Amino acid sequence: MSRMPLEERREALVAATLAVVERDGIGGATTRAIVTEAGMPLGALHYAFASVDHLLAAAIDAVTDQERIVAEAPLATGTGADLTEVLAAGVEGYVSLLVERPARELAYLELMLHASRQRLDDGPGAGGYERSYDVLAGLLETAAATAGCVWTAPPRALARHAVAMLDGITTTWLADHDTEAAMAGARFLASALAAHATGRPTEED
Amino acid sequence: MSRMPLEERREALVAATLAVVERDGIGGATTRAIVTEAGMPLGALHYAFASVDHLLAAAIDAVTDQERIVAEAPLATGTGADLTEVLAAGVEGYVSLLVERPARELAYLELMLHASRQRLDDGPGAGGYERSYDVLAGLLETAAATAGCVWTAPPRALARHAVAMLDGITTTWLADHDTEAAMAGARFLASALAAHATGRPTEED
DNA sequence: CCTCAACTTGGACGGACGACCAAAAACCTG
DNA sequence: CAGGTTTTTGGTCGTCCGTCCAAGTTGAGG
Repeated sequence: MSRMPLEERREALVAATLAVVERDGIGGATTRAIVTEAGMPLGALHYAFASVDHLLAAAIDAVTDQERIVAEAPLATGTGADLTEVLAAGVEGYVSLLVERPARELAYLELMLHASRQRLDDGPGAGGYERSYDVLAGLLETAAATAGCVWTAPPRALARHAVAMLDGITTTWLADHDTEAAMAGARFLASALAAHATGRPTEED
Repeated sequence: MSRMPLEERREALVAATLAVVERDGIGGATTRAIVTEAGMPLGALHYAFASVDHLLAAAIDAVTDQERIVAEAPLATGTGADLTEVLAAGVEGYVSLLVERPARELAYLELMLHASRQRLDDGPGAGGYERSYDVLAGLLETAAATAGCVWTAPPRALARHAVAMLDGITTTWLADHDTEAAMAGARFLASALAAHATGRPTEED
């Protein structure tokens, strides 16, 4: 293998690990499978990481650091945009992503649970979903602005609830592949969130 | 080992499997760990099941068949029971269960994801959460009756959303161990559900 | 008591695993 | 080019895995 900075090699191994977990599940994430995926010789893994567990941990960090919930470009700011519809469109966008590439979401959940098990008896553990909460809180603010509404509850708290429901929509869809029901769940979440915002401010004038 | 009917032996192995997964995760569910947990010799497993995968599948079926969401005894039917509070109490009861025995919920999720991965490319697969939906739908009916309300959406659909949110509350709590936030999620779910019922019928007279 | 089928048991086999390491190669400094 | 350090490589070790199987044990029917 060509010479390569250590950090870059680590990132390549992390990327290969994510690909392997997406394809074969966390049980298939073995040293040999990972280095094969990365096109590296066997010894490369233990030169960059102390053990596979360390690599797994780095892969989990990479997932949590990255912005899981990719925002669909906010809907065109139609003049009379309804908050519930704006939110529903966003969540339904996530469901479309899930249906299109379920193995990716499945891999994320497997990694999350793997990390959760190690933390079972320890302290709370380094913030797991924190980044998702931040991203989603930002989206909520944007959505409210688009619809001309104001949140009556802390967006950050609402974001946590939204992340939870998104996770649940994912696990249930993975179990039964019922896309229509998942979309209904998206609308349920949207209206539940909208209940914590003022209606159109114009109604209050 | 004492003589034992085949079916009873299968059930004992399934129970041992669930115990092992709860303690060591799905990765620790090996033939030897399972038979040791069950107090059986090594060969017993392959006499009762064709392979460990078949045993795993049986364990998953056992989980889905059993009523995951144990209903807290419905709140005393106070005269002026508020639907949101009745629901919140129930969901908070589940959160208490989760906090008290997180490894159990973690094991269930691991098994569910394991089954989901095998079904990724197949058809929808045998109903996974169906039983949970049924149980929860029944609880919703009971809660509405207690509070003297009527659902304005199909309880079965609401049950699915509730199961999803419960799953999400579980995964997020497992990630950050934030019990207070999980309780807030419980109340969020309760009020979101209550929004799909008529207020107290007395108000509509 | 004998027979036979059902059941039980633990050893054995081939394979895959994580980890380690000695040698080879590449690179940098003088 | 020579010497020394870092990086790369693939072979090897001990362990554990799932599965198989050939014996051993049990208990009911004749």
